[in-house]
Amino acid sequence: MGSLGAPPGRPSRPDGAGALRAPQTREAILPLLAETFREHGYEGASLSAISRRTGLGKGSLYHFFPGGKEEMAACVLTEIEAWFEARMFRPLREDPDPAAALRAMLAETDGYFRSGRRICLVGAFALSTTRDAFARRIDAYFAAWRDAVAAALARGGVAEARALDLAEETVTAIQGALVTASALQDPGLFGRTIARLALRLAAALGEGAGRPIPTVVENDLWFRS
Amino acid sequence: MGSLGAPPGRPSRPDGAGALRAPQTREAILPLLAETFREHGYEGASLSAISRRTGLGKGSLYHFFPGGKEEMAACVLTEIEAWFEARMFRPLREDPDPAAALRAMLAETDGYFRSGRRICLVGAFALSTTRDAFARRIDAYFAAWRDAVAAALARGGVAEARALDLAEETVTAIQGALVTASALQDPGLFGRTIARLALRLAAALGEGAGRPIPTVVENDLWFRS
DNA sequence: ACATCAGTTTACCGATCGGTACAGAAGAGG
DNA sequence: CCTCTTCTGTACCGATCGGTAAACTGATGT
Repeated sequence: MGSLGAPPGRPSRPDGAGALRAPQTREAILPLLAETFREHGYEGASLSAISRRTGLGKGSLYHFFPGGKEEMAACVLTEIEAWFEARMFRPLREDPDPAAALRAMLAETDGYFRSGRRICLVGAFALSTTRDAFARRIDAYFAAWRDAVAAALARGGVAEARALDLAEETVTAIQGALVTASALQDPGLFGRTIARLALRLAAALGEGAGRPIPTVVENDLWFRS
Repeated sequence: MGSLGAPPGRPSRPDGAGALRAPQTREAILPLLAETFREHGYEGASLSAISRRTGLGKGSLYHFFPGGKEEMAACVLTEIEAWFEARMFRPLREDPDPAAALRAMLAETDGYFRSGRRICLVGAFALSTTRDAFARRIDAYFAAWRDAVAAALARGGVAEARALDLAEETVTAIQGALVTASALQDPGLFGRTIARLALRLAAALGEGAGRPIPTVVENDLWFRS
């Protein structure tokens, strides 16, 4: 039973449902941190709020994240970047079927942001003073997203310039939908935006490949299939 | 002059050129407040930051805004609402030339947000916990914007449902552009988004009225004319 | 049994938060 | 001149901020 190679921290107790709250590992804490930052923003997420959410005292928090709040936020960003890279950006760049990758991207987006009930942490950071602290990573996140979409479109036969333009519009629309969905508390808005994008992406791909442009009706849920 | 110890009251009485910073009225302070909230968010805009920006001590601030920070933010929101109502929403609803009103709206938007270098305070509030405190006003702001655009489109001959959909897309795209422009620090992004919207709105109006849909090139700056 | 060390608890730090109290200065009117 | 109102500087409040220090707990390998 190694404290050597094994995962750092506590493998904890494998026995019955014993560990309801006690043993936490850095990785297990991250989602709770992310949710706290999402709800309160970086500056608004006080250590006491984080402590409450994670069930960990300050001492424990600083044990896992010696760098304090900034390291917590940085780790959360790293996790988010990894998630998007693995689940969306890489498929967009590499999936042999670009159209399918774009559909999957929209579906993943809808799921990740809980149809607009959840917020984009990176986007929220971009609008606040927190931006300065994480400028490069915020920039990279959006650029990677846009470029991945553009790459998929290009591989799908869309002209380079048109692909980049449409990719920019796609990422922009998603972010806008997150803002307006939160503002209006409209549960349908995000889905409508995704549907619009699905239609538009399909149309671009259709044009590029000489296929007919599908109608609105039959493509309303194009991105889900 | 000055008394013993420390100059109580107002040390800054340079001379006749008058009070360069002294005479403030509520109305004159509002833009400075707005800018402070824009930069730091509601929670991040500390009284000391506000004091620095406005040149007013706490005493003065609480003299003008007995309700404290919340009243300051509320007044800023009122001013913003009034600005948008007068400059954008009303023309959209009433201008005899809906197409011109839509063009003007896009141009005003580009100007107000400084081509994306400025942030939408209401949108930023919507993404933060501040939302709860101003939920109704945030909701009303976006709903009014969307409905005004829809009204203009409808008066321009666009079918009701299509008008509402396009209006929603328009407001969403603008908000998204503000997020991504801030994130990417891309000075061209906001303008491209506005241009895309101009093209799309013109196309919708053109279809509705049976006019030909203008091409991209000749409409790139359609909204400015 | 013992030392070790990951993890936790608790108390505490200086700084700053939003907000209050109030005395004093400036300006207007008599 | 005096007074009244309007505005402003300052000291201060309790609460909370992010962060630190160190004693403690408890399972582990030897």
